[in-house]
Amino acid sequence: MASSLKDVARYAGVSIKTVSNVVNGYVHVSAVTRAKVQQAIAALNYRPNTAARHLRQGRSGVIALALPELRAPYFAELAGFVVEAADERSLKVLIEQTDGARDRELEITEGVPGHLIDGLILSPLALTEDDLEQRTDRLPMILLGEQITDGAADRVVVDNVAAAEEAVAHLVSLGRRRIAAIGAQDAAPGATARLRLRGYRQALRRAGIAYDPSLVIPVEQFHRHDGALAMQGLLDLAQPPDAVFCFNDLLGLGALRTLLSHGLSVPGDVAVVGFDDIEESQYSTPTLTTVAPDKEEIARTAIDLLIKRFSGDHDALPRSVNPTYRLICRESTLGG
Amino acid sequence: MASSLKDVARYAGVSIKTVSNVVNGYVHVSAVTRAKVQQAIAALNYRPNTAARHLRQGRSGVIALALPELRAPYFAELAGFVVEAADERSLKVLIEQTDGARDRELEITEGVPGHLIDGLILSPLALTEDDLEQRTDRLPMILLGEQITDGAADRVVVDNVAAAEEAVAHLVSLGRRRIAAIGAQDAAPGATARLRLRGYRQALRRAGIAYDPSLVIPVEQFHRHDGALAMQGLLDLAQPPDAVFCFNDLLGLGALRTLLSHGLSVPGDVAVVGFDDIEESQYSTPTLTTVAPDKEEIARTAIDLLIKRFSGDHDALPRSVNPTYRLICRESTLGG
DNA sequence: CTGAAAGCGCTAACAA
DNA sequence: TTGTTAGCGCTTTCAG
Repeated sequence: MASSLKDVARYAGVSIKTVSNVVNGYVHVSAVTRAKVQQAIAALNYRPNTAARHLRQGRSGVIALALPELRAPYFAELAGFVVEAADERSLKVLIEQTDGARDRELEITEGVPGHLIDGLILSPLALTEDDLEQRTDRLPMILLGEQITDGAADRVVVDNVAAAEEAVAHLVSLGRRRIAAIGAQDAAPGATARLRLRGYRQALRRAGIAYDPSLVIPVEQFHRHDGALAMQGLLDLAQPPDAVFCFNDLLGLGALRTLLSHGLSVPGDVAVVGFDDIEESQYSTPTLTTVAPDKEEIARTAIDLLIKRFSGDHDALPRSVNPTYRLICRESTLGG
Repeated sequence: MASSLKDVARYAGVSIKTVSNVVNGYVHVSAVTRAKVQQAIAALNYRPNTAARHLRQGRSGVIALALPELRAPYFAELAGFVVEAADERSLKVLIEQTDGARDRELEITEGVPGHLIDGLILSPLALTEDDLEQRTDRLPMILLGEQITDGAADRVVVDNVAAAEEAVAHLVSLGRRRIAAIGAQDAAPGATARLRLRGYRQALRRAGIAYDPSLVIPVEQFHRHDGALAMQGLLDLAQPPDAVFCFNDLLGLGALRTLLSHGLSVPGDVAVVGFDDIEESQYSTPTLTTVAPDKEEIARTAIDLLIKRFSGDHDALPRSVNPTYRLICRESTLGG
């Protein structure tokens, strides 16, 4: 059995309160007493019981991070940063995977973990704005990545329209005119896809290039496989594109694979741009030009917003933060 | 303020115990009472308080998974499976990153989270067998990946020697004779590297190929960068190798990049084998031959062993389980 | 500066 | 089948 405050108190010959004071770094404790208590703590290998503390103060020091899937590199990298940022604030992170399924996401926003956690960082895929407004749970929540409107909760999300536009403008500046887009999704989910598509169209319009719907390829998921498949479809076109903007790096990497296996040159025949800047994109052949959101900033911002929520301004208006991003130009557009 | 058992009891006009019985699915409750209680629960949006339950029963339903870093794809994929397996057993998973630093690992084995978790799954990099024997904490722990000997705790680990030998034997069977190894590590950590090296040497011996130390390249970390660098070194040799066995896929992918950027053909000039079977290896150009441990089995086994530990046989002898693995041959050795 | 005692929400003996 | 009660380990008034 683990030792409790009481045990330490008895061992040190002081009261429970005194031990508690020492443990919690309360200042008004005489040096002698403090030393005595600390020695007792060491002797008994005492460790404060989180459960009791949690029960008493209503704070667990644990937050949840809910994301589609850890095996997607973008989310894995982001999760790594979130855990790191949380650690700096003495918070522990519990991971939930939603698979982007709406019912899983709903369940989680409804506070499943039952008072286990102090707050939630959610990266939703399928949740609608309505779902969020229905929400009864008072658990502080930060949304990563956007729905169309904002309103129901704090959000941290890059400006997808602007970022996508910048990526496509880069292709235009390279002289490309027949620019495809891989990653469209029109189902209720896929807000991200819709915004990146909007950025794509905006860039074309600015460049005076006509919008050609046959160059916009929808996908099931944002995985390599879907990217490879979509690229295949584009190559089968009577007039294949000379550039592709992929809505994430995984799609881009899949597209790359299809292009190379057809003996085409990248960027010679087709230039490719991705989105996310996962580590792999620095090492692919060719390396992948991509929009790089500052993941560390996203993680830190999310944690800080969350902490603010459960330390006081529970009722402040929802905030929305746009983390910085930059276009990183690599071989898949510039050549090597 | 969230509602408690007491609130529900009052609302339903029954005692606390009855509500508790309903909540916990106790059978001997009359249908009428049950209905009444359930309605009250719904009306008050009651959710059992995890902290109180935890305090009372000494079980939190939360386990920790401690691994070097989430951004390494192998660990991300593994973590995904662990979270999934835990979910099936109604356990939540809290993630800790160690960066492979010994003091972080030690800290974690010493039960930092303070009674917060029911058990620990640790993938150590730097911890020594001695460290583990010193361990005072009684928290159930499962080790992922091995140290040299076994003894201090349950382990789930592929047979690295046999797997490495099989990988190298595959290269030999392809007619390669000058086979390099990337990933050696001689510091106290790096048990995995040592075992894979042993398998490599065993395969050479069996094939009657002399061991050439200049073909064994040490690395700092198991990252793409280190693999690329190591491969560079090998190409600078008077007699470069005609095959490379990389101790993980990331090293292999890095090596691939160096080879291709030098205009060499894989596997024409140099064949490459990795270890881990991360998703990326199915999509690289060329795709990567690799040893594929069954990650799902590893995760499930770890969870099950852990559950056994904290449900009864706390004191059974340490078990060691070897999950299955298989060599997946792809373009980097067979060509495509 | 230190002690005594109440109570967070729940479960598990025990009683009825 | 249902109710009563003690107590898990801690923090937090309130006294001293």
